[in-house]
Order: sequence, then C-alpha cells, then structure tokens
Amino acid sequence: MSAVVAARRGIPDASVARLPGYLQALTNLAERGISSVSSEELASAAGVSSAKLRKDLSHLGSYGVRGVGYEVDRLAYEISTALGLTQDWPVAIVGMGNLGRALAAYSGFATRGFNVIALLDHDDALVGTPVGERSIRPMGDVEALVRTDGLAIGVIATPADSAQDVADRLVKAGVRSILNFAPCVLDVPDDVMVRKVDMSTELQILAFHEQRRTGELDLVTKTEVEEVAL
Amino acid sequence: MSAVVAARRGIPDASVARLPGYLQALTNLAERGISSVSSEELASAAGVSSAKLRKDLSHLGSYGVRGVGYEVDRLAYEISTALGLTQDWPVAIVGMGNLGRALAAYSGFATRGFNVIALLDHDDALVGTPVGERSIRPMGDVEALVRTDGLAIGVIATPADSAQDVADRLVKAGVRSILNFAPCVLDVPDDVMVRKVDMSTELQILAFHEQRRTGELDLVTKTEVEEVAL
DNA sequence: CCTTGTGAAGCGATTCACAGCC
DNA sequence: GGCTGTGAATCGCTTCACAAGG
Repeated sequence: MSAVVAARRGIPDASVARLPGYLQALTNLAERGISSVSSEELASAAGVSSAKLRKDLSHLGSYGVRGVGYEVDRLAYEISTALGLTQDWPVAIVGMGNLGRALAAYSGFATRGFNVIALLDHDDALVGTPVGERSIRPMGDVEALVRTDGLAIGVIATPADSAQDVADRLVKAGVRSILNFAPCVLDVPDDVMVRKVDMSTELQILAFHEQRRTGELDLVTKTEVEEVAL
Repeated sequence: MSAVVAARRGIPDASVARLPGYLQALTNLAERGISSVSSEELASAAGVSSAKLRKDLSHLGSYGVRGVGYEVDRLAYEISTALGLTQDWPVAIVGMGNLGRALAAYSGFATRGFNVIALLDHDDALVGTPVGERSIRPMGDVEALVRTDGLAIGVIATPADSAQDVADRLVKAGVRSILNFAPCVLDVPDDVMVRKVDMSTELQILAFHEQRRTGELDLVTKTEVEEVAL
C-alpha cells in the first residue's frame, strides 16, 4: 500500500529519465526469451549501477522477489504504466526539413507508445507535399488536432528562427509538451513542458573532454607550477 | 591566478553541459549588436538562473566587471576556449539512413566548431552514393581518417542492431568520443566517452509528465485516502 | 549604486551496506 | 544462499545572501 503512495507521489526526475532505458533493456531481454533478471544484470544492460537501478525501481513499488530478481514482463508493464505508455500518445511533428522528414520516417516512435498523427509546416508552399504515407498539413490544423485527436505533444524540427513562433502557435492551440530540436531556448508558460535535443551541444560537450584529454599533460604541469606560485 | 587554476582543474560536468547554451546566447546577442550583458540578462536568454550562470562562469575565471556585466565577445571567446572550440573538430557520421542524411545536411555543425569530414556506411552497396556534396565511404576508411585527418569524434546514426559493431570499429580505429543516436547502450572501454541522444526517451519523459497532469486530481484524492489508511 | 564572485547553507541524487525476505 | 528494498552516509549541484569592487 505504501508502495502505491510512493508510486504516485513524485518519482524523482533523475529516476524518470532512466526509466525509458530500463524499459528498452527489458524489451531486449524479452525478445531474447529471457523471463527473469536480477538487478545486477538489468543494470548492466541499461548501463547503470545496480544500486541506482534498485533505488529507481523502489519508487515505482515493490515488484521484485528477494533472492530471485524481477520478472521481465511484469517489470516492463509496471514501468510502462508509470511512464503513462499504456495509451498511445498522439504526436505532431512541425517543420518538414531534413530533420523533420527523418523523424517522420523513424519507426521507433510507433513501437514505443507514440503515434505520429500529423506532419505540419509553417510554409504554405510545402502543404500537400507527400512525406512517406502522409502529406504535409498547414499549421492551421493544429487546433483541430488538439480538439479532435487529443494532440498533447508537439515536436519542433524547424530552424531556430521560427521555433519560437511555432511554439507560440502550439501552446495557443493547447499543446502541453514540446520536444525541441531547434538550437534555441523556447519561452513558454510555466505549465508547458519543454525538453530540448541539441546535437551541437552534445558534440561540444564531447569536444570539451576530448580537448582536456589531449592537453592533459601540459596542463597538469602548468597548473602545478601555478599552484606553487600561490 | 587562482582563477586559471580553477579553470583547468575540473569544471563540474553540470556546468560544462550548460556552457554551449551560454555560447549560443552570446552569439545571438553579438549578432544583434549587443556588446555588454549582465548575468541576469544572459541567464534569462539561456534559460537558467543568474546565480547558476555566475557560478558556472566562475569556474572559467573572472571575466566580468562588477557593477557592469560581461563583455559579450570576450566571454564568448573564453567559453569557446574552455570548450576547446578554438580548433575545428573533425567528425565522421556513420550510418546513412534518414537520420544520417539529415545530420549530414545540418549546417549547424560547421558554425559551431565541427567539420564533417566523412560520411560512412557499413553497407557496401551504399558506398559511392552521393549525399549532398560528399559521397558515402566504406567503414574501412576510418583508420585512415583517424591517422591522417585526426578524426576523434564519431556520430553513430545506424539502427540499434548495428550500433555496437560500428562502435567497436570506431574504437579499434582510435576514435575516442562517440555521439550515439541509436536507441541502445554501447559497450566501450573506459577511456572512450559516449553521449547518447534518444528522441524516444525524451518523448517518454514528456509522456510521464503529461500523464501525471491529466490524472492529477484523481490521484491526489486517491493518495490522500491511502495515506489516511496507513 | 550596481553587479560580480563566492563562501555557506540547503537540497537532491548517488552510493553504501545491511536488514528483510524468498 | 542470494537478491531485493531501504535507511543512513556521502557526494555534488543549486541556491542564498552578501562582501568585494568597479
């Protein structure tokens, strides 16, 4: 019972962010016909420590068996439920440039609880252009998508300079969650959730570590000299 | 002087991850002709708190002026230096499906310190196919790219089931940093750095919050009832 | 005066280590 | 015997609040 309370009361953000990884690892195990897994094994498959995994799972409830481990199917179901993936979420992708088209073609959405219900573009010249099995629709359709299809999540794949306009439009229509691929900060009301994916940022973080690695010897020496000088 | 020591000794990971955002905000300001900025203004442009921004910048050194703020160009230069972006990093993209092609066409890399020197694919049938101004090269070229072009960063844009093979190949050739777009965990030696970008994960995190929002009223009630029952 | 730079306090996440349980 | 679930200890990041300084 207290597990249910814990389950509903704030799962820490850091845990939530790892749940999709556990789910993916469990799906892989299930496909390989494995029906039971220990925290050690699952943690290693998901690339985290077993203590972290157990702590994360403890926020969902108590679904393991001491001395044995976790039942793969059961745990996958519980994580899916916690993440709200028992339903399929309708998603619209806005911006049909290279990235938008790549996202539209990505098959991973469907298998992970999402349904791309519309491809939109701000540019009326593109409206009607076929992309895969769908065709591009105008931004004006977004209100109807929210109202009749329950659209709640929008993916912005436009250039940075139109991303804020698109976000404003989505928010005005009632979209509550946005995944932003444009390299810019979006200004939205507090009750709208935005997550950002930026490949340049990721590369720059890699560059930082790469640079530190190659410069390491020089810098250690230099630092030590300066420390002595203090 | 102590600032220089601080600058070279570990900048916290959380700070490093935000530096690209500051750099981008500074670039925007510079383009708009703004030459000086306060921590409050820059923080708001980058979507963080001013205290956090100042603390982050303090790890680089002391480049502001009390009572005034920061000089935009100077600060941008210092952050670029800290991130190791004074040089252009050669990057290879592996996997020329939809996503790989979209990444190959993305102009944001060049403007942010990266140079896509090669497009590779594991599938020999694709080798030679033109993509933009380049043409697809075989995986066998990777050793030469590392040796002669100083390739250090690889981007994996393959399906999940070939990502590990590609990673092994890159690592064997001497690539030290990998940006992984495939939805899987890569197993690499400790000295190879991997960062992962996964749109499904991001959507699932949004779904979690979206679901919590819609179920909120019911659940608060339910939780309170259960709490009383304890 | 105004804004930076920073010790100190506060907070959340990770890790430890073991009691609880099958 | 072995593995889970979890308090307690620890670590690191964020926030506060103010002294330092142009």
